[in-house]
Amino acid sequence: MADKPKARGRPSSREAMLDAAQAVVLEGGAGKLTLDAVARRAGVSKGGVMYNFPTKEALLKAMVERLVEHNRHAHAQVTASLPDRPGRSLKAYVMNSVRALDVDDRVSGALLAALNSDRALLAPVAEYFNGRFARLAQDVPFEQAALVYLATEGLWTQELLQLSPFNARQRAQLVRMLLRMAEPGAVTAGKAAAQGKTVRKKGKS
Amino acid sequence: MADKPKARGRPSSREAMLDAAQAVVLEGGAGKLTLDAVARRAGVSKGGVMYNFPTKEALLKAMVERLVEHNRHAHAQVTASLPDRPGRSLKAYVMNSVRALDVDDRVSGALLAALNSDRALLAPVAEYFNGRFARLAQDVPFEQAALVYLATEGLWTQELLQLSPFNARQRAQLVRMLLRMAEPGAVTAGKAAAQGKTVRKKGKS
DNA sequence: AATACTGTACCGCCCGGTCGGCACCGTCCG
DNA sequence: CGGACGGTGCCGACCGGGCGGTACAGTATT
Repeated sequence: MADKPKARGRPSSREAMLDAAQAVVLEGGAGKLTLDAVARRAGVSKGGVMYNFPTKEALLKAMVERLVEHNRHAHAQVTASLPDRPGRSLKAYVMNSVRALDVDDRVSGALLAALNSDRALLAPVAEYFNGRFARLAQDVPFEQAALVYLATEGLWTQELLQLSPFNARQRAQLVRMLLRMAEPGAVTAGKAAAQGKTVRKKGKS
Repeated sequence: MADKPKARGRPSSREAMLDAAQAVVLEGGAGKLTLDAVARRAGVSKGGVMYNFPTKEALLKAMVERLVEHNRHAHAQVTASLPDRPGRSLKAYVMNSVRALDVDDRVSGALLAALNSDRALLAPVAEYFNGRFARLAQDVPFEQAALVYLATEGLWTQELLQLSPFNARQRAQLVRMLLRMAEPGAVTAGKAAAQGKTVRKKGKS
């Protein structure tokens, strides 16, 4: 059920439709995510969409799965690009979260809306989130990991919903702070202690 | 326009309907927020709802306004109950956010979904958020305020969407941490340093 | 009897989902 | 070598239900 057993030569249609669905969500929010809209956007007919996704829920599910997979992949990628020290995964998480608030993220945010009314669909996402934090906290004290994790999540959410009270400069400053706080030793036994002087000119290590 | 010019003797009807609307959202998510559902829940007819709220958008708007107002009031209340030291407002914010994840909050979360597709409705909320942080950061260094603010917001969001990887014990621990970090002096010049010895720290698994 | 609402039948629209059809393509048989 | 055949991938008209919104008759309170 995850994929059609006979996706012989044509996985591209599905992908195109998922792209279209994302575009629709991006432009009009989750409320505008209509089978007709997706079809129109993908340049196919509604029947075509229904052929690939027997139900709208299937479409939603596929979208969520793809987003989670993308996210997982991106995080792995960023992690791999960092030196293997404690807090590496946590740092990668921060970097990945603020990477650009790109398309995937904005779609995720909008989708969360839809999913919120649909606990069943949300479950796999919750599972992913859960496992994610467990990995982040592997090589870092719990409170440090949690603090950075929560603050990052908060920042991400706020930016996403455009509720953020920060300007670009402040946001950059906060991201630097979070990255410092992901360093090993930045938090000890219930104390969070972000290393580094405040706004260093642009000195960056 | 905030209230009907002829809300002579009956503001209670409106309130009852708003309560009903909240209940509906709570039970079935924002997607189930239907005029008929609200009417049924409030024990009135659909016409009754339409009489008080000429359009569904008006209903949404009223809900949002009431929630914001409640939140504002609750925060003021908690603030007043704290000694007047720096960080008081910030601390109140943390306390208020984790107060109980009560009805208001859960409704807010669900509504955010609906609002996400409706940027116009979201604007006043954004404004409120904005002003809120400004006040929180008044008597506390920026990075400290922002850190506590974001982490709290992250925690709130995660709990709300039931995506939180934390159990009750961990959550309580984190709340204590956040409260300590809202204390004056807990963060200095780019360093966050939550005071206090953690009772346990039981190592990590 | 007027005011201030309530109850309900109804409308039009939109959306998810169905269904019969069709074009294309490889295969098999004469 | 070609034409009938089946099946895969897609089309698009259609349906039923649910929704927001309207119209209007009813009712209680003053």
